[in-house]
Amino acid sequence: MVLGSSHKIRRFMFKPAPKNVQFPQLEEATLAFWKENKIYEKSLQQRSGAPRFVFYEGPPTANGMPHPGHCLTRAIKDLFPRYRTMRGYYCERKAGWDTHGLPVEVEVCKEMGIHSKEEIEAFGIEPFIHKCQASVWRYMREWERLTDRLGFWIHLDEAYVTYHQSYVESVWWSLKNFFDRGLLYKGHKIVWWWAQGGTALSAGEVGQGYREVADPSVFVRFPLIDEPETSLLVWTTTPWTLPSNQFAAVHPELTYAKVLDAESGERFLLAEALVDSVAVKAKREWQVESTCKGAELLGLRYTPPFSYYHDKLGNKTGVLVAGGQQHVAWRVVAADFVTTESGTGVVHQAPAFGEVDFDVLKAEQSRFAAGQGPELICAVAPDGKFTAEAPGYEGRWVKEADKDINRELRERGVLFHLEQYLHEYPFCWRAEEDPLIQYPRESWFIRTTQFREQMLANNQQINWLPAHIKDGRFGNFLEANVDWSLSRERFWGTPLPIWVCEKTGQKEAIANYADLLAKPGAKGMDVWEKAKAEKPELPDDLKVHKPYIDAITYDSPFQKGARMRRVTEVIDCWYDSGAMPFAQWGYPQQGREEFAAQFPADFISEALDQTRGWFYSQLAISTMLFGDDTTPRANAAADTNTAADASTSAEITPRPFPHPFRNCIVLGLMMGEDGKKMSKSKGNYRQPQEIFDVYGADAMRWFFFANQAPWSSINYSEKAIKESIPEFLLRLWNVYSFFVIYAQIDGFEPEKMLAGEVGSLDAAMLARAGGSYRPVKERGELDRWVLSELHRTCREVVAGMDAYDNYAAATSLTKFLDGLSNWYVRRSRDRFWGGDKASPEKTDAYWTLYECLLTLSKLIAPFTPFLAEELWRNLTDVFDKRAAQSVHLCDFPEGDADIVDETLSSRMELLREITSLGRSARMDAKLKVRQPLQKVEVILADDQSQRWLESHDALVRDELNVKSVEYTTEADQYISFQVQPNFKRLGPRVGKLIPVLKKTLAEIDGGALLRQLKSDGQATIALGDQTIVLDEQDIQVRLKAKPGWAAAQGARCVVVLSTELTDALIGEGWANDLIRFIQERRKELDCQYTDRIHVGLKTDSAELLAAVANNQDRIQQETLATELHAGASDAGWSSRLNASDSGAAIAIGGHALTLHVCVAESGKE
RNA sequence: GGGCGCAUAGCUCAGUUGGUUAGAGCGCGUCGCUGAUAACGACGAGGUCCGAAGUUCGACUCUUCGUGCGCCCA
Repeated sequence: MVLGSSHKIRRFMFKPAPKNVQFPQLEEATLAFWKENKIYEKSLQQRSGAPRFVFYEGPPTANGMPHPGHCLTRAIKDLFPRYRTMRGYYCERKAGWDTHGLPVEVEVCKEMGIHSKEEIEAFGIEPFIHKCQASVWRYMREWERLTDRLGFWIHLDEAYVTYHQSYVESVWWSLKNFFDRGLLYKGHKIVWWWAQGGTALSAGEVGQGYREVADPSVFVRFPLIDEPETSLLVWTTTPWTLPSNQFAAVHPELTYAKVLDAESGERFLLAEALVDSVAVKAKREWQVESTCKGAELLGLRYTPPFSYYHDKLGNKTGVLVAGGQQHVAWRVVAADFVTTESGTGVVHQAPAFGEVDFDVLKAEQSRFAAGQGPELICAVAPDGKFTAEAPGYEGRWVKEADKDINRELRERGVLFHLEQYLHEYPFCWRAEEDPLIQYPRESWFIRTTQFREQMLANNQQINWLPAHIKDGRFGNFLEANVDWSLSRERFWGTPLPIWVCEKTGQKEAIANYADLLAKPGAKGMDVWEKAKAEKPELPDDLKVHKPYIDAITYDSPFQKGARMRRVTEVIDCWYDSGAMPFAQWGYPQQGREEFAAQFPADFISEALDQTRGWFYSQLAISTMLFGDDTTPRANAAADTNTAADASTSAEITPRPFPHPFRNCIVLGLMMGEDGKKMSKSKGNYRQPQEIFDVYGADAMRWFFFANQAPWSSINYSEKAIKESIPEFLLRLWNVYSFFVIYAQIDGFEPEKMLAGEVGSLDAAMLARAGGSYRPVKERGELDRWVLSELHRTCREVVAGMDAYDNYAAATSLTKFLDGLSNWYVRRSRDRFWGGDKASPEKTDAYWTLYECLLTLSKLIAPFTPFLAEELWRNLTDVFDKRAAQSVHLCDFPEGDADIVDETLSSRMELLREITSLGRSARMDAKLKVRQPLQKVEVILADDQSQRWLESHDALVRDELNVKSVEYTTEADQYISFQVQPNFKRLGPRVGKLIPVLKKTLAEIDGGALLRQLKSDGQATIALGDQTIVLDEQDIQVRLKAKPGWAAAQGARCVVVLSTELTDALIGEGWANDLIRFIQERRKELDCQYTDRIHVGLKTDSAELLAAVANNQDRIQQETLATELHAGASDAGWSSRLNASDSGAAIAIGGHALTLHVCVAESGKE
């Protein structure tokens, strides 16, 4: 092909694509474009009134720097709303910030260099919460910048904030509702307690402080009341809990033994499995006298090691719910957690000092009529010292008293055995020497257990992705639901809105600040007013926080002259975030319309660690508040202490499940480069901003969306982000760039063939074009093929995205881009390059590629919004203002099923397979593609597509550089047929005979069997003493190339090369080599595409000279050589070629030659 | 200790209701192309599908038991 003068570039219509595209810069420009033109706002306006797609933002806390894990969450949260907006939904995106909680307090404490609650109180709660409020926003700028740069479209300036008064009041309203329905109660909770510091520690803090220590391991006698010479043998590592003993627990299913101690004559009861090991430990001779199940021991009464409580209460009995009476404590009870892994299988229960022990107590309490059961006993004060209830040890620090307790027990003959025991035990992370103890604290609870069934029912209606969350992690969590421990003895949080009568202890809940101020005799507001006067910059929202809210008291409605004071606690900040479905609007005080329109959410997403966090808090609150309109509401059993108030129920209408969210993508956790948890100190990740600067946000987004299902845990990999550029973004950019280059050359001007508004330029709009536009059905096969693939891709992407499967959608996009770039563009190059500008082949190619690129820019818009925008704007710039201003204002392409041609698709796949096999065969035979071959033969497994393939053999000839292509199905010389049973069909039919059948089929003449099947429709095979009748569907045939041929086999065909080379073919190959060398020289000489050259070559090889002579025209044409001199000497022409060029010594086909190239004339036209 | 996941090529990951040649991308190797050109393409090598037992005519896929890793709850 020669560059003709007609291909001059006249002017730019499409903006030329920069060669060294820098995505980060393009993205910055796109961000500016969005901002300047308010594209996000327009995308919403455009859909106003449309059906809603409701999205909830799970509020991040801006109290730490964002890291790549947050990028994933925010990217996913952007993807689906963007997609749905393009699909025609109205999707509001309100940002939110989680601002309360211990992490904030800890951050402030760190800054101030203090630790304990006492230190905070000494510093002053008021200045402390001022600091907390200020600290919340420490990294907000970073978060906002990240959000913006990542392309996460969300309304940051209308964000909900959990400490704002309106938000707090929504939370109060919901809590008042629960309180009035009797769902809020005060109870005990066993916590890990730092006695010296007087505070409970969170699970995370406790986890940090474990270390190995030696504690006493004691075996103690609990003599049975009715059989004093027989004792339960009980084991504990915390002797200091023995004074508070209430029960002994056994597992009802385990076998227990009564043993006789030979030495002392006394008897012990313990788990049979542990008899030997305990006897050895204590160096005793034991004889098992009898055994029984643990269940048979239940109810046996014993004398506890200490009489402090037993003296008073040992004989107390209570009325059982099931009828009858029982002693309230100091008897054997059943517990499933008892094991025989250590100890004796009889477990000492001190409910004050262990969570499971406490559960046992609660279970026991529930067996008795109200007020009749056991009360919690606790001989230890919050400072970790024994109280007056244990007179022998009063004032002693419990851990320190262990030794003396052991001594006393030994002296009294209660101790059976004592040893040291090494185990992991938690210490305070702030004071390393202080061991933690489990200790009961009063806490407010929400009766979530009462809603367990409803929560499970609600959960069943939620579409969890991945699905196993529903009945797995989340479902199990709900099954094991315990009442929500709501209160926190801290400072920076939503205050628990309960006021208590100082005289009667009766309580009531307050729904909002105005109601509080309206209470009779309300006073204390001056504390806030004074603070505000002194510091006018204080946000008004602080007035609903500690300490100001605590100052407000009012007259008790329960007793004249008494005052109502707020309880001291704040609430768990998970409750704040769980309340966001209504609290984000300040509902019900404000935002009733918004709430009505935006509940429940269609889509939320957070990482797996939120299962028990935000996912649960939302579901629990929503289930309790809005229930299910198909099941009766739970009875509001009002507490005797409660002044019930029905007013809060007015705003509540039961809703059908699921709510408050329908679909939830649970993202996998992101690990650092080293597979470990990402942490700043380990430095196993880079700041997101750096990634954006180097690779761009699209690269990161594509890495997230296209590399794995979102729920599989991701090993964050900068390399993988980098690689997503050439794999997808750059590849698309190159196709686009190719299009632009040629569209300029040929003056493809779609804007002149389409009048009026063109909007999203979808397929239907393009079809309205005049001029060179031809309907798809009239275009060539390759065009129809790629459009078929395009429309199929649209349908796949839509199906994937509708199912929240971004990975499948992205995979589909990648596959299409590969076909577009590596087959359509490659096979269409000739059309783009050559020929008549107005020829339909050429204009079809433009219209086709144009549609592909336009559609692709829309398809990728939710995934890589920046690149999509760049493509769209450049492709539609020619329409001036007639096309959509932004790709994000377009309708998402759904694909036209009529354009999808499965037959063509399958045939093209076969064609591509044939060329691939041909290349593979050439490779094996070491025949490079530049060497022309006479012929290939293609043997097809079936002849269905043969005629179609035959009509495309020009393509195969071109791809494989052969003179002719022949198709056949009968080619026994080249191939053999391998016949296998169709396992899926025959498996159920012949069962165990399958292996025999497989062997038989492998051994018979496959060709003959096939012919018989084809002619008779069936064949009979003998298997031992049975015969089976097979039809064509019952077998699967594989072609196998026979050895000795240059052949390659695939699933549907075998390609055989003719390897015979004639002199003419060899000569042609040499000419191809020569052309390549000359082209390389052109490049070295820095030739313009259109420069003409002179070529001289000198060789002693007569064969080579003959080959050059035979192919001279072609060589000259391809290399734009106006002269070509070849000979055994350079006489007559060397001087005319550049004298300074001594020529390049090269070899072709083993023949040495010297090549001279010089520029004859510049190609300027 | 319990629950839930994960384990497939050197790396990152797919793998449809169990069906007999387990895929992709990157990386690597070989080659090609040289008018998308600081690009691009083709071909190839590379796997006891974590281990063991079981169910089945047949297991990467189902069951059980292990091992390792992660998260959550104790």
